[in-house]
Amino acid sequence: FKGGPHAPYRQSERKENYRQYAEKLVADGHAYFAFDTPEELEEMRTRYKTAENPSPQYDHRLRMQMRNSLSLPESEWRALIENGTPYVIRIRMPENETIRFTDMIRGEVSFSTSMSDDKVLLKKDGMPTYHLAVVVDDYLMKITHAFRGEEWLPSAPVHLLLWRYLGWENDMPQWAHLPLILKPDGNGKLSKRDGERLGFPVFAMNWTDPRTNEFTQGFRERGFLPEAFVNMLAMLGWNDGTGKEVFTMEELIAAFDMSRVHKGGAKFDFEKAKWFNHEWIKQSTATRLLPDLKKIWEAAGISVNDDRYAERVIDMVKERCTLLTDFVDQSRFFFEAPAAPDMEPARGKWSEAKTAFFNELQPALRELGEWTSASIETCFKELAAARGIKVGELQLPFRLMLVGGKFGPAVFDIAATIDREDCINRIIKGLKSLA
RNA sequence: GCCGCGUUGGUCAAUCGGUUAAGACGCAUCCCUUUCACGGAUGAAUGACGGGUUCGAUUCCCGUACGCGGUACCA
Repeated sequence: FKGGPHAPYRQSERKENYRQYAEKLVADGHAYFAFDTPEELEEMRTRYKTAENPSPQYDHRLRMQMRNSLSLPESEWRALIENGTPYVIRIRMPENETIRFTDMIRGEVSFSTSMSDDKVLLKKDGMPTYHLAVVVDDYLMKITHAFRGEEWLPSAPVHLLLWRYLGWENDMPQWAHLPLILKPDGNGKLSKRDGERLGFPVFAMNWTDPRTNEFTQGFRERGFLPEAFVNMLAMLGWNDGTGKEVFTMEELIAAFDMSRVHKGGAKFDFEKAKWFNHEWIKQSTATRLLPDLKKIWEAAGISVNDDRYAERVIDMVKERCTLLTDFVDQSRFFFEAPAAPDMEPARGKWSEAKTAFFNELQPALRELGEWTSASIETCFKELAAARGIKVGELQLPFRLMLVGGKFGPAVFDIAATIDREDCINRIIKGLKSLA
């Protein structure tokens, strides 16, 4: 991050900001210093743990039994600070107040402060927790709308109180707690692990965890178009009510309406995600696709030196590609002859007459006037008729020679696209492999 | 346990009190195509449960069940 109207943005560079506000809260009686060690906290949690209350909190019920600037005499806790005893700053949650606020998605939401614990605001190392940081940052950066995941809803009252205690209530952003994306199977919110387990990406782009060096493949590298990814995400938890599903970013911006955002989480469906990508590939122009595909082809060892030719190829095969990476297998034969054409599927019904046909086809093609799909087809069919062989029985072998497999666009289109000499050479090669 | 938020086919979902309960993904069958796809047609499959309110509830209210989230010096 560089520059910007409210820089710096990196939390570590804003460290001193936070302490100042945390201390102001202490001075105003809304927060306090707490000296409890991790061991002491652990001890408290095990001591007060019961069947009815499996997770006791550091709250108004317990804070006076802990070591903090509320429970200790002033001289004592001041001495502790002088000594350099590590401490945190915790918010002092009111005992029994109801916090109400309006969420753009959920409407009126209310919580009782008696349920919330005295959250740590400033950590021992002087860094803020998320609770302090969001409020201070959002205020300083003049944030108008706070959009975040539903998992933050329970801590919203802490944030509301902070806005109030810091005297910024009039500048508070509007809140929106978005529904979560859930695992396709089982329970819980979608995590990176689920992607690894089920074989799909969860991040937009490749990501290597700097701590563990663990690599995770992104949607982009998996072969997703950014347009499709955004489109897919937008439809997970929102729709415009008309049944339309494929949206451009511009259409999304025009159609989006908070009132139609769902409250419940949605399970992620990789099949549907791929469908979106397929739709986008089909509706994208070859020019749009070309730069991305050149990289993919290059990585697969396919050299592309004619952009116009590559664009023709893209238009011919794009409807059968779900992921950008599918273009490798679907178009390789346009750039290089199949290494060793597998003629097996044609071998069963092969005959001398067919060999003769393909031998005769070569000079016929060579003498053909214009090299187009229609002219090749006419030539091919006339020759087949003259030889008394059904065209259908010759098309599969022809495809196998040109493509190397039972897939791809119409055979005569392929023949017309690749070079005339190349086409004839592939016939020769195919015949050899049948011999 | 407690607090909060949810609950329409396998999945994503429309409906804002009256419908044969849309549509999409996936699945199945068929057509097109003597390849693979695209495309077209058809089909199977849905309102968690129990009470209210109402002439009438998928829709409004209350319970129950279930799911999710939170309950950290993580975000």
